[in-house]
Amino acid sequence: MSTAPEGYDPHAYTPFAVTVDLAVFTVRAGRLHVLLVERGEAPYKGRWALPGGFVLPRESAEEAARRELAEETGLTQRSVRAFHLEQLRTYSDPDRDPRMRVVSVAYAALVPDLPEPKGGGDAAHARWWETGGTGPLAFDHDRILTDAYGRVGARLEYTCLATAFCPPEFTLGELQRVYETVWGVELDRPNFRRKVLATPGFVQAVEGPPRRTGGRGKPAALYRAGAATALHPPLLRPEGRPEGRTTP
Amino acid sequence: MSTAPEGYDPHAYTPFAVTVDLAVFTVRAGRLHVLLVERGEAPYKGRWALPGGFVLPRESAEEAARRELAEETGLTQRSVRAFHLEQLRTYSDPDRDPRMRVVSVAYAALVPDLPEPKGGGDAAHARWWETGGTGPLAFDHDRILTDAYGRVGARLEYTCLATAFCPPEFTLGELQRVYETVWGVELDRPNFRRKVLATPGFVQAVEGPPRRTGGRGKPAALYRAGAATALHPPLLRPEGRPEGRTTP
DNA sequence: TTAATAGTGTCTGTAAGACAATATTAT
DNA sequence: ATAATATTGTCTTACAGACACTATTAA
Repeated sequence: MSTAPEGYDPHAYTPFAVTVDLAVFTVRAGRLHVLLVERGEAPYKGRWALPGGFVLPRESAEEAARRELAEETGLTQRSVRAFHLEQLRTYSDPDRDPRMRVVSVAYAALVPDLPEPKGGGDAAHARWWETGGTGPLAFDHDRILTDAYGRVGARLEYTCLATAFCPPEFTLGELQRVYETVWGVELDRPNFRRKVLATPGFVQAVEGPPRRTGGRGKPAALYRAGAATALHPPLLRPEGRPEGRTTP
Repeated sequence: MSTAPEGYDPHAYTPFAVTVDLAVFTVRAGRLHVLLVERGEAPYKGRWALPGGFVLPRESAEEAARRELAEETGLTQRSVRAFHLEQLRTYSDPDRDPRMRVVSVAYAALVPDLPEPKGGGDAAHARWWETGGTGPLAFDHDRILTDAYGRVGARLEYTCLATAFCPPEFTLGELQRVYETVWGVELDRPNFRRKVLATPGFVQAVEGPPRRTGGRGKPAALYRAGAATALHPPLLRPEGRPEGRTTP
């Protein structure tokens, strides 16, 4: 064959375009939402797609993803830095873009409830869509979105990532609603509370007696995300659907 | 900036080389081994590296990885098809290759104990190395190998992947040794047995009374990998938990 | 016999599931 | 008062960890 086994012959490679695609998730009004942009050009003109763009000559895919995240949400690079961004996998089917050979590194981002992306240039045609209500997306983005959704659900089981959907200070009820929304199940509140509080470093009680109401009920104590990143033992989602919906 | 938000301008992209790198693991003689190739050219001449190569114009990264796996192990594409191959993540640091911009999609492969890669061209400088005994590798391959090792260990907890290290028919003792080798711990045999057999679809008893000896001891019953792919509930590796005797 | 590996059974502690009961707010 | 949410506590079950004990082979 033409490939050298132990090295790369700089003269024997095929040039590819490399892009990043982002599945930006948020929980809003008890529903999982994803950020999509409307395509203004062929192919797939008028279809919705995951935000993304080319990796620039001197940046890594991670840096490109972070830059795109700031552009599409309309926020500054600085404020976007706190958001959880995680590489999903790379999509490289030769025909995934009809125009040229494009390899795309997909990322999932978990953000708290943000205002509708408004303002200037790039984010002009961006909006939040409820997952499940998205029509067929451009390119292979349905597949990417499905993979991303599955990954987020699985990550909630073994990590403390659910707090990434919450504002800096949150109640245990809000945290529980993250799980219920992403997994599409109902959880027992006392048991959820016990589990979260028994996991060292998952959440951290906010000092003083500040409390906040979620409507009309007893005000809830506030917590911050703790230092822990993994969940031992995991918080497994109830049996029945190991994968949740396969098509979001 | 210069990237279009909803599409890819075919004239505005930077060309990259795209490669695959493989972390091929096997369990041999109670030790975890990884397949490495010795570099014959600069840069990193004489250093060992993960096997890999360019993605060809009309193949996906997955196909390239499968092709490279066959080339490096010296086996046919056909026999390599049964091996577990899993995309890890993509490495895209702008300076990871001093010669040019190379984005590499890393894969982990789990294979049963294979003969030393011998024969012809590409695999001439390939051999199995015990993990931990590898010197500094070429490029960012130490990082990739570390990530791959971590991923494999984690996957054993939540999936039935351990059987991928075993021959088609195996004993529970062999399966247990896979866990002990990868995790670097000792497991209690009765408890391991109970867990594996209680998980539907993990292993499947081989019919008839065929048995095989692992040395001198009671011959063990043989099993095949079952149809299950996930492990519910997971088989968590022992924590670094404090000593605790239950009976004095 | 002893050594080594395979397999069975049992006790116990941990954590999750179910759910009753109480507390504090808005309407 | 009633509805709604927060919080505490209790009972039960599933399952993992520890470990004693038996079974079957080679040397």
